[in-house]
Amino acid sequence: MKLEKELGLKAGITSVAHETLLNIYHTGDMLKKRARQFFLPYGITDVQFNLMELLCYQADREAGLSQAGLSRMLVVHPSNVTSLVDRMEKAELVTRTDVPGDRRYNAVRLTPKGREVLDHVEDAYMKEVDRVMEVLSESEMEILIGSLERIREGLRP
Amino acid sequence: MKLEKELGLKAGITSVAHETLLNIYHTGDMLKKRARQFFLPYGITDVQFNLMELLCYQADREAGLSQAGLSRMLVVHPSNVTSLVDRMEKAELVTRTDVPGDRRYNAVRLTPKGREVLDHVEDAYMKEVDRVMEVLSESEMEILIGSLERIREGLRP
DNA sequence: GGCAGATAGTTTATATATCAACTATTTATA
DNA sequence: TATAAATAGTTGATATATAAACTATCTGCC
Repeated sequence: MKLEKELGLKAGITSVAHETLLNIYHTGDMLKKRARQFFLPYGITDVQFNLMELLCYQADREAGLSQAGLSRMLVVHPSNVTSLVDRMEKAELVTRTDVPGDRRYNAVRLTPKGREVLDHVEDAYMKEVDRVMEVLSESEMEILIGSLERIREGLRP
Repeated sequence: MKLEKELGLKAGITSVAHETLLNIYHTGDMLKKRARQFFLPYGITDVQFNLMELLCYQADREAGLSQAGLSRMLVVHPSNVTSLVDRMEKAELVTRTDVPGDRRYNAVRLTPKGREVLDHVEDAYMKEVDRVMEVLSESEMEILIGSLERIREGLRP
């Protein structure tokens, strides 16, 4: 459905460029809302899931990841990671540990409980992703990805 | 550039469906961050700009829009509109007025200052949108929009 | 006419996000 | 080696977002 109709706008969006931008933004927003709902019964948020995925697949299990590293991979401000890890530490999903040899760092690591939650939710999440995306063929997805990559290329500072 | 490389991930994203989803979400996020930066010097946020656009083009100038209407068109929770309009009222960008005949409603309207800010920023914004999107041809944009519409169709409750 | 349910808006609690300003530590370099 | 610059993390102010619980008002219907 056209975005205008979906949002109940009486006047149209005037340029295709603007319509494209609003479509990307709004679809991302809808996907985020759906993800939020999806993770709710598991007691975590979509953002917390993303952080746990990084700890699971982007870190040596021993070493964990620094908050600075998480900040770069999540593309959020470092101070956001501080409060996010605070909440997740309180929920016993992750721990902060001193790193020997560099006293500036924290190593953030999954707790056994964090790993358990991740194991429990991950398969269902991937199935849900497949269900949401099955409206597109593989080649349509690749074209979509290509267009979005080019847009981001043009956004780089 | 591939998302994995852009985010500095060492391990790949395993499915095309997930890669597509993450591309949409991340690109929307980048566009939002860019919009935020763009509006900063004008003393408004991207969200406040969107609300003012609705007041300008989706309302009779006299009647304004209800907060419930804004909530639906911005696709945000009504309580979010309460605090948003609070801040914008404080910044003298909009006013709340009683609607004769239905005491439940507020009519939210642009102030002269709000209209002035909008006039001042709108052309520059539309030019910026064109610049960001000029990496795609018109037909590529239409294909992109079509794919995103189909994804949202599948997301509907 | 009166009441059930829909609609509009607010309040409070919580999560996510930015930025500026700060401390602490490590690295680079003059 | 002393110090400047870079890096890591935190704190506090502010904006955006949701949800639940609440008040107020209006509409539909018996």
